[in-house]
Amino acid sequence: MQHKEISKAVLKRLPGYLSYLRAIPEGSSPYISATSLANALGMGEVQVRKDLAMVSDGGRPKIGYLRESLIEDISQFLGYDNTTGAILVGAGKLGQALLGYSGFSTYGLDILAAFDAKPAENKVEEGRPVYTMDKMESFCRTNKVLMGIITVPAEYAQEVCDRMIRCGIKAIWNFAPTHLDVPANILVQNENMATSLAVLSMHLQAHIKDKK
Amino acid sequence: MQHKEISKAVLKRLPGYLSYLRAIPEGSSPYISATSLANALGMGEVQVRKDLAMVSDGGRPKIGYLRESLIEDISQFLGYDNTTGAILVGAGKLGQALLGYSGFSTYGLDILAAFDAKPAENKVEEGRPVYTMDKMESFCRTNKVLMGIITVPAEYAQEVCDRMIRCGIKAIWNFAPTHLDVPANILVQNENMATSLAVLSMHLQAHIKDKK
DNA sequence: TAGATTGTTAATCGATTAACAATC
DNA sequence: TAGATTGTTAATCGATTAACAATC
Repeated sequence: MQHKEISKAVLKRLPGYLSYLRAIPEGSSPYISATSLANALGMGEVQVRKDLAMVSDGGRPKIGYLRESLIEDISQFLGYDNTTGAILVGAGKLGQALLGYSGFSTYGLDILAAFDAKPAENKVEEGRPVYTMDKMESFCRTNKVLMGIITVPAEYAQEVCDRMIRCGIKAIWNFAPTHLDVPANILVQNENMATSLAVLSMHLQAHIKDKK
Repeated sequence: MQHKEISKAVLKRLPGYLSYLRAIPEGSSPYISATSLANALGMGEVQVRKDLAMVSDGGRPKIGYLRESLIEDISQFLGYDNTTGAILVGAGKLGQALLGYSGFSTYGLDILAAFDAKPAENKVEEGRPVYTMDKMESFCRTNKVLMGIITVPAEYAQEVCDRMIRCGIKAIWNFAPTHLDVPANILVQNENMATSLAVLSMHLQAHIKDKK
């Protein structure tokens, strides 16, 4: 399947389709229509169809899309097929939670090791080694690591980020609630809890106001 | 300050301004211009100015905005001033990480208690009590809880969600990687790790392709 | 054939950016 | 006054939705 240039908006919806498709039980029909997908996820059906058109080579009128191929197409498109090795810096509570989450393999992510300013000797968290920071560069070079996950407090995040970039990392998943300055070729994806909270908080304010 | 109707796009950028403004050291100038804010955060200055116009009652030409009032205006607009009590369901690793994160108070969020299918007797995690699920409804009613945080595995998320709604919860912060079906007046905010991973993964694929 | 569904082309909508006037 | 900055109005851009033709 030849890929078109894809917009970020579409890209962000694809994982939703994928997880829904994966959750459909084995015994069901091997086909699924954009209409039913749209209804299940509370979206417009035209949008779903357009999105799917970006990654699959089409469904069959009156029948729909072959579920299996759709899963394969989206997975492949998102690069979930070839596993990305990542390192994580900051082995606190959140870091450990991420290290321990087994679901990332489904998304082609493998956290190879963690680094921390002060790890206990020979520490292992959730089956992954935790090294001191000075081991980071050699580890990244040896394993050709391209992705870094930042779970340190905000005040250390930029420092860790700069260091990751010096180690050859090209994509950074930032859980620290702060803006990171990076060169143009590096991608920072903020897992921005503050943003989510803003949306939630706003909804509740509106709700409370309505009651008055 | 009289609020206009605000778009979600603007709303999501406000926390970024706020955290940057909060991080500016005490001794600095009490004024900040939209231009400098924009440069610091890598955004367009017109956009920053328009965003700020939504929440503040204006800056002074040639001088900029009074930092203190800007912080106050954004905080108030986002409802960070009056604390929201929330409950958390699923006291696993991720749940514990959230319970232990002290930064939420800055965002006006207070996680009052956690609930879990099988908590240890009289368990307390990170200073918050962890109760069995059957205590949930009475707790929510007594404390008039409007926000729920879901950190259970995907397969239980919908069930927990339905239960929260029966308890009077109006806004749900969902960390489970699954779509939740809710009535129209309930807001679900997905903390969607899969979405972030898709964006990161895509960037790396492009990067690898470039090198070939 | 009729109807459900796909996929495309055109219209609408919303958000961002550009141009410019106002102000200190 | 000149220049930096704000704030507004208009133009552009991109994404969503609507209308419709194609297909099995």
